[in-house]
Amino acid sequence: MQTPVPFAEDRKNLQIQYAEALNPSQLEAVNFNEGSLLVIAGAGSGKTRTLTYRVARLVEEGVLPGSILLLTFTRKASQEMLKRAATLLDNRCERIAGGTFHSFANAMLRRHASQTGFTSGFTIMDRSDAEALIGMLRKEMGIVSKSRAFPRKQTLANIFSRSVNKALSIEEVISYDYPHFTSDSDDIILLYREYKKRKAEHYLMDYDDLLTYFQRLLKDHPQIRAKISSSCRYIMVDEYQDTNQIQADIVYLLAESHKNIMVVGDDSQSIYAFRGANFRNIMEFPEIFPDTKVIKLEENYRSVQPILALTNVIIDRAVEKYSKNLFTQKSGGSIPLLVDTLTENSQSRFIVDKIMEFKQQGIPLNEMAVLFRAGFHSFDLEIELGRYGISFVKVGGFKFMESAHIKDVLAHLRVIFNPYDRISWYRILLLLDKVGPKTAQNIYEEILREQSGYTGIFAIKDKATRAKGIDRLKDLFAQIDSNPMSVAEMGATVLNYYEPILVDTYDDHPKRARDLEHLITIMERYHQLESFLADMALEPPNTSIDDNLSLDYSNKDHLILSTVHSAKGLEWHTVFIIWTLDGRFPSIHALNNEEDLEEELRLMYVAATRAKENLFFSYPMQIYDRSSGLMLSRPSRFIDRIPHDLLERRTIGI
DNA sequence: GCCGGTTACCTTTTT
DNA sequence: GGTAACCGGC
Repeated sequence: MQTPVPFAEDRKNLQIQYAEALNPSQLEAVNFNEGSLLVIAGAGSGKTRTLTYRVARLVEEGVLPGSILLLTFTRKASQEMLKRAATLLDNRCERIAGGTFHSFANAMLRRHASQTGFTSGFTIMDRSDAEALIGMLRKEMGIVSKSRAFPRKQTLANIFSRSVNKALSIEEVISYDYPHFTSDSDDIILLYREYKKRKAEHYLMDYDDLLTYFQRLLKDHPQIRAKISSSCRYIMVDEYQDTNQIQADIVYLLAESHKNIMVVGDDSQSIYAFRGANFRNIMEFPEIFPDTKVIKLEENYRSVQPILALTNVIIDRAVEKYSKNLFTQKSGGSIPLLVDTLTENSQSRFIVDKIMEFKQQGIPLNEMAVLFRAGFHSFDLEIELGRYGISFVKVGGFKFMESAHIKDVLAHLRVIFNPYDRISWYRILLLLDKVGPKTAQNIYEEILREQSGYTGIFAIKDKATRAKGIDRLKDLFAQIDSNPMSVAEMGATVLNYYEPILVDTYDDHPKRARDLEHLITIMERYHQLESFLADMALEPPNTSIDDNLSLDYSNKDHLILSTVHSAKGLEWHTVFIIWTLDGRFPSIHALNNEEDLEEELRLMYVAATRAKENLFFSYPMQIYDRSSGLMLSRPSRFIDRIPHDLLERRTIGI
């Protein structure tokens, strides 16, 4: 029997004035009590506000914070919402369970470890770890020599992940998306089996495993499912249009018993199909949960009228969409501008000029953003910004965590937690002089034979290798083994060991050394190695390597450079979208595929709807694309041939 | 047999 | 700037 929730009978006693802060649709969603609810929230329609107020209201009316689960796309998003809810009400709101599907799955899998077969804990592999393992196995299996055109490890990782996230067999993925590898199918399947086997043997999970093992845990263990389900009496899922089949299934398994489930999303902003997201999940939600109430949020509070008029035209070109009628009461604002520039560098200079101009008008740098389709599109601009001393933070693209020196240091910590982590051992050992794959393998096997965790390395005899560095490595682990240390102290010890290697390997070691110092300060926040390692894989700092990694960069006045994907959910006074050139945005890879093109269009829509007051598009007019041999010279088809009263055009001829 | 340096080629988006 | 194949030296 479930305890009835004490919803307030007399709403006058509530602390927060909901009706004054919300419009009627928002209020209806916020006041929704039990059952299933679908909120279709157009861009800028106050989606976050609605979720935040609903959280606060549930808590205010007596729902236990611990029984609310808020699943979001990034952990930052959920923290932000819970912080705002706490400001509205009180700090009870901070005790709400929140995070991404992956982090929630991670927490549950560790809590119920004995049922998962990963009794002694597991290490989470990020994408490049997964690729490293695949590459290792491919070499071991001797597949390389058979066929010259065998897919590279990156491609293999893509094929495997696609198969999991789209619930297709490897053969199906190959025939749909990689037909040119059909002749290698058998080897690829063999490799995939081996990959799965090795992950289990070495206590490793990739991102997809977190979801699939969690799904299996819920399916195969009804008691655990009931337990988890009853502790999440109120489930809210944000960005539901970007969930894939497994995630939708997890939601179903969690909510099926009580059906208190609210999902929020916008089919027009679905931009993760490449990793299996299916915006049909959101449309089919009312069929999965009958009696679902549907609420549409259609008033846009973000953009001025001319911007909204243009973005409505952009999304109107989508073939498959569900009608929404976005309107705004924000008047004024100027018509968005499309600028053709001659070269990439003149585009960069146009952006720099405009930014300086706006800055002089008093718009702070962090109210402006430059958005692009792919991480490398901003390289030239970054140089130009540096030249004019404009400070910026880049989000998306290459990550801090993916840089070699960071991964090197983490590998040393990972084997302490999980001595079966073969990828990390190899990484550590290959850093030593005179150690290659073969020697690394021998040493790794000897360590495991000892059955004594990472201290197995003490048993390595000198004759096993000509490497002198092995003694220093033993010494490092001896230090860690003999002294109880905090996470940060361990990090500092590893760093001390690693420094000579760093200096020897990289000519830009001073910069990398600063990154590592920053890593230590991050470690100071953790009491357990396990949670530090899990967070580094699940929620790595999202800024790129080159940036100043000061923790509070969001408080400082920096221009934001971001991929469109990483800009989701955010907004700025002034937005520049660069490289709106057909072949760049939409990407040249999408031009031959109807569905891919649709996603690119939605991506352009997401980018343009980030702007509050000013919106600019720009592209260089003549670019030779080496990979295709094509000359790109047309503006993006998504913003071409739009009447001048909606989109002005200008040419800059420098 | 194994390691490490050299060269040609590609490079979307992310948990 | 990263990957994979190739080659020379120990």
